[in-house]
Amino acid sequence: MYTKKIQEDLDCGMVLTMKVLGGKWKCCILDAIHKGMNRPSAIARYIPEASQRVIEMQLAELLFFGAIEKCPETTPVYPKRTEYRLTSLGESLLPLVAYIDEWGLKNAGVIKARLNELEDCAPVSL
Amino acid sequence: MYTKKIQEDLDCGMVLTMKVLGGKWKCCILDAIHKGMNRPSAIARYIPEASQRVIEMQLAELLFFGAIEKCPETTPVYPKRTEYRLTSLGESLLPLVAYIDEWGLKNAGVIKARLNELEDCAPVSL
DNA sequence: ACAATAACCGAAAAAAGATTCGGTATGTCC
DNA sequence: GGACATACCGAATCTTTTTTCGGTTATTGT
Repeated sequence: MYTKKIQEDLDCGMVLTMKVLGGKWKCCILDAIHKGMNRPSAIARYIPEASQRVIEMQLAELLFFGAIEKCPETTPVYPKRTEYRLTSLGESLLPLVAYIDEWGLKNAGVIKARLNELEDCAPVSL
Repeated sequence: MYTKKIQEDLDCGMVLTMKVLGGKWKCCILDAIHKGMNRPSAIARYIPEASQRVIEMQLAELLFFGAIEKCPETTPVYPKRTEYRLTSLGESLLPLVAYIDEWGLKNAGVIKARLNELEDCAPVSL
């Protein structure tokens, strides 16, 4: 197993939430499952920027924390395999995920403007 | 400047939000400032687990994205120096930060239980 | 002048996280 | 059987983030 070298404060709610939701694609994966992409291959197609491996790993973590569960598939189509579904814990994360998405979209203008500054101007310490 | 090697989807709200809020201590820093810890040294004392350097760097990033601003200090006490304050953009993040904290605290039991499993049992791939 | 505190910054190193690649196993369709 | 899709996993490698450490500059109290 992999044990962290640096200890964290497990009494801080933010640290705990990030244990479950932290990771490059976890929000997107939860969003994908919520939108009906229940199988790993479907999720991978839905998020093509993410490597397949990281999707597998983050699914495993979400499963581990109980945000999703593995189900015998309901739609027995070709090639029938794994299906993931949100648990109640996972569903309780949806408003948070939605909020994170909304905030980003609402403020996309400002954020992108700043990011563009980084692109064209001289080296800045950031 | 540091330029990312791996490109990201800047049309995804979650990616954008995480540009501003991503980072080990950004939520805590916003929370600290909101609670009245306006100066770097005060924030550092408030979050002793974080290294001073990372607080400086993440303050610089929050400043860069316009979530906080540097102000001439209002309370001219010893040793008078920098003061940070939330901008309206920063304040608009507070509900999100609060929600992240709340979710973690509400589900602390389950999350910690899972984390403990990792501690005492045999190697698990996570 | 001197010790102490504050605010920063650069750079190396460590740690954490993600990607790439190659592999196994299973099942379906032709 | 052969081609193809799915679901995984291990390990090396690479990227990104954080830590550590050693500095600079400035201000205050003694």
